[in-house]
Amino acid sequence: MKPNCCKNGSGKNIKQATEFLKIISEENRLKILCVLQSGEKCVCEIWKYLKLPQNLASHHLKVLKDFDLISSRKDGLKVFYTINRQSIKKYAKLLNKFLNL
Amino acid sequence: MKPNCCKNGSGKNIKQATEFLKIISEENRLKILCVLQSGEKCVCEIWKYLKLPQNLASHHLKVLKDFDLISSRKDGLKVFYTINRQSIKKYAKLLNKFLNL
DNA sequence: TTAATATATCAATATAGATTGATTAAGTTT
DNA sequence: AAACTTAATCAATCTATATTGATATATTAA
Repeated sequence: MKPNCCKNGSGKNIKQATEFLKIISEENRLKILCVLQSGEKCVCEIWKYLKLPQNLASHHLKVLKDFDLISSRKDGLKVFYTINRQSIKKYAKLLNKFLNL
Repeated sequence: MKPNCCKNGSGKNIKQATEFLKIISEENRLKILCVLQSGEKCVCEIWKYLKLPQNLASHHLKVLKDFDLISSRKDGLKVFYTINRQSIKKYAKLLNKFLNL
């Protein structure tokens, strides 16, 4: 009677999915991803637009980057971030499996 | 230069999306939704299958129900829960908008 | 070299939420 | 009615993480 979505070795996948969800369930981080949809932005654009203290924006960017949802490139003083679409799609697909979307 | 996903009145939508994500980003809750994919289950089936203490399962079920992701019906001693597909789809759609899935 | 700007890091605090244990409530069986 | 089963609730604790303030690092400009 085990539901097949949770059968066999899907424990690891569930954990992966929830880790992804935890990361994007923070309002500022979801906004950052949202802002990056329209192309790469430097940190100062991001924190000014989101009205966050600089260090807080930097922190959330790090969280997103550590999970490989965004990438960065340095240009002079500035650091530009871009979204990693394929990574996000990967997790969305995983989630799909569990929620039958 | 405002990215259109965050323009005008989308603040409320972002909040709605993150609330949804917070709820399903808890491993036990995602598992519950997963288990309910295969049809309605009573609480005792759920906590035994997920290997949770009864009160903890009950707690997570309440969180899911309060957010209208599941519904319940009482039958004698037992309470049966079912998934609310349209509700979940609604939030998935919302998320879609922000993440460009 | 000094000053200014952009970003990152670190320690401390605050807060939200998961878990546990004990209890209550409701329905069922004997 | 008494005993039992299923589920919900409540208070207490534990844990994770968001936020803040201060500081450090790197790059550019004067």
